[in-house]
Amino acid sequence: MLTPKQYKLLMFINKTIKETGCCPSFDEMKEAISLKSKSGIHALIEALVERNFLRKLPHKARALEVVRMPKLKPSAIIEEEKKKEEALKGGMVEIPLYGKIAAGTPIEAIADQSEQLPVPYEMVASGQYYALKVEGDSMINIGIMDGDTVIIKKSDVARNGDIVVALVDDCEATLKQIKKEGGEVLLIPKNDAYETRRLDARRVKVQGILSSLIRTYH
Amino acid sequence: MLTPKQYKLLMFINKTIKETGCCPSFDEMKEAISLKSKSGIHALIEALVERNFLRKLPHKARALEVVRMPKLKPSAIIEEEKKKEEALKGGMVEIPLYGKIAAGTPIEAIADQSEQLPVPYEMVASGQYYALKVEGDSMINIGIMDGDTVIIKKSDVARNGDIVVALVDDCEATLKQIKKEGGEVLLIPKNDAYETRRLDARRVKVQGILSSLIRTYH
DNA sequence: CTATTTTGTTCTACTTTAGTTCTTTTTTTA
DNA sequence: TAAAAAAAGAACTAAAGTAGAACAAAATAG
Repeated sequence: MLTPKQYKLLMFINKTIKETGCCPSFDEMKEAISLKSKSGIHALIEALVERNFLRKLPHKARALEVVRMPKLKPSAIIEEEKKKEEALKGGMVEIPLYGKIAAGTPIEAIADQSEQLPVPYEMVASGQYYALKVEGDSMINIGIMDGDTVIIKKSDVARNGDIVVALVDDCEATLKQIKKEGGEVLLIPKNDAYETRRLDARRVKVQGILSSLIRTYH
Repeated sequence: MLTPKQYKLLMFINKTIKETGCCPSFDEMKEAISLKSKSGIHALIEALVERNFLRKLPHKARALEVVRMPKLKPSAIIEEEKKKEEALKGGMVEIPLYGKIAAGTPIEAIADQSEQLPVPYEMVASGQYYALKVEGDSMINIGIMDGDTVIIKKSDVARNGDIVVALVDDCEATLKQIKKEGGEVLLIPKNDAYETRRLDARRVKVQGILSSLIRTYH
């Protein structure tokens, strides 16, 4: 297995030869892999020659040839690439869009049709998330409108006052504010036209907590 | 592999033979790669023969043969990498976050402190966009709450009924529904506690139309 | 076939660029 | 915190590039 530096150098040499037709000089290589001295390049090349990744014409300048490329990346390189990917995404992640909430269907039943919805990373800092389309107006007093997309953090517990996706009797999923009172659970709509439901705690399962909301006009 | 000069010369020889059918002379070569003496050409050709890119019939004039060419992966690599980057972004774009709306300050005045806000590509399909933090409750009836982030499409015109960022007297920017009535403009809040403002059209400039909304809980 | 031109080879001298080999310093790792 | 590995730095050697000239071998014209 190659060291990260060896791997990086080999990739650079290969790329340069393929792209320009010329072999890079030691100075160009040292720039490419962020070294300040050529002697390090010398050592790396000796190692690559010894391991039969490179061949060189002795006593010639710019006379390297790539014999073969490694099939495995050093794990340090993989880590680094992952970080780069993160940076490239600009803090965006994709979460599954499950379907509609406040209809009579449990969420799991529609989970398979999942589209992906890209959202800013800050919205989903940690934990598992999914998205739902809101149907109905039972929460308009706190600005959750029919047609909005809500992003839900998966969780089976909630604190009093949280807005949660609640599954009632394993068949009906709704978005409501939750409050526990003894062995009972209150599901509180945020619209004066609707009434709070008071249910036995065993009938209600929390499926997630409201994390953020996205709305598109027209 | 090759030095830059060797590569240049090899390319020239190959091109000349392909185009004219006969091998260039040393003097032609020295012109082609900007040398003033043939001796350099001689050395370069010796090197190319040694590296098995050229063959020459000894004691013959214009008797070079190209054995092989370094195979370049042209900018195809670069294209590919660009595409990968696009794919990685997963359809996300960044738009500037200008500041707060519904305070007394024109948007331009705070435009320089722009953070970037990543948003799903679908939200900002075409046109120029910026984001604003909503301050105040004048639009809560249509679900725009204090603290929400609204994404605004830049535009200086709006249709009746659009929710717009309106700049009044060049000093006060607000988010309101707009309606035109003759030479006057109505700025309609969506909260019964606020009153519609009726202003001379010349005092109001549209700075953008509400495109989408993002809200984060806790 | 010979004279002339074109072309290629060789040499010297010099400058620049490149590669090697050390020693010293810094960083890692156990 | 001591040993080992990696990196930096300097000094040195070698190769590449540049130029000019002298010369020898092909090609070609007459």
